Amino acid sequence: MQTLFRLGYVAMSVHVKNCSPSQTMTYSTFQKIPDKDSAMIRLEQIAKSNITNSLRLLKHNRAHDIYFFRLSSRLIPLATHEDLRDWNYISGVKRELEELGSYAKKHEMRIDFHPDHFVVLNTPKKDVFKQAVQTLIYHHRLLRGMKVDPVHRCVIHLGGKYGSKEESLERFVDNWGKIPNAIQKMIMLENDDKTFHIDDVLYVCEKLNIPMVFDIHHHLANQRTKNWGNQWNRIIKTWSGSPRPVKIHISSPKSNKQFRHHADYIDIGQFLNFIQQINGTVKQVDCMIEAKKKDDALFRLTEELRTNNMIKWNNKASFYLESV
DNA sequence: CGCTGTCAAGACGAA
DNA sequence: TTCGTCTTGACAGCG
Repeated sequence: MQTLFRLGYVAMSVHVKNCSPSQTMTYSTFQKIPDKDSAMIRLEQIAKSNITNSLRLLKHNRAHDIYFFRLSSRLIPLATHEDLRDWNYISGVKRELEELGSYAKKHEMRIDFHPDHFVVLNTPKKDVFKQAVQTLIYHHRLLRGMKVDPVHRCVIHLGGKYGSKEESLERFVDNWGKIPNAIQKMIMLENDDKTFHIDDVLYVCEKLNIPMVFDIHHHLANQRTKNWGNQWNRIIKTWSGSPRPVKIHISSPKSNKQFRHHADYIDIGQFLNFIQQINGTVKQVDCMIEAKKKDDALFRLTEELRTNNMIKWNNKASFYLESV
């Protein structure tokens, strides 16, 4: 079996200027605006700009054969703020969302989300859990607004340790039962760099039938000495019931001292070593490049890969790896 | 215009 | 129990 490797990147471009998809308004600024109607209009303007800028980014991606992209989770500022609970934050940006979604569908692009680490489903605090669910519902509404199938489009982590890792793992399982089925179907789980390593995430993913996103950098930060090769077959099995291809996260450590931080670019040696190990195990692997230099890191990686004669290009940003 | 401080969020360890 | 730190990109305000 030949494996198609497809490259993608995160949320924003360093090449396309004046194209932020994450412009925002803080709550303290919002409160300082005396006229609430004009404050709401301003919020909607920012949201429209963020969404149309995301569409511009998809067009930029298409020009470079990039069909895999993580949208910013900050498209609509203050959407999940509890003092704005009554605000129908979707209705004002319906047209923009539909346009974004239809462009992605038309060009068969994989788009997804990865909310900040504040979405913690295994928290023992009721209000934190409630807020996490609200944020997930927000992502679900965005996807429905785009008229994109929400299944397996939102990556989150297992959450905090709270003293006992075992209990916190089980609390995730318990809390999972408390969230709506439609939200469950949207979620994928990723190993983190401090607490929950591959085995923990696999345990939960297999138990609850959730696809697992493997993050090689997190694995090295968390379990530097342990080989992940044995678990890879289990990881790809978690995707067997998914309409989407296997997805992984790739980033390189900034330095030994700041190991957990993302470097500007991707280390080509590490990348090649990684894809060689998984080549031939599955039909397609989508590789999310998580580097400070965003799309420029993707471009540099493809430039470096071009000098390698084992790479057979499918297009400018996807390829096969010839086995030796 | 560019720099510094602040904003959001939740976890977590120190005091 | 409270506070500072971590993390991130962007805003706000200062000189």
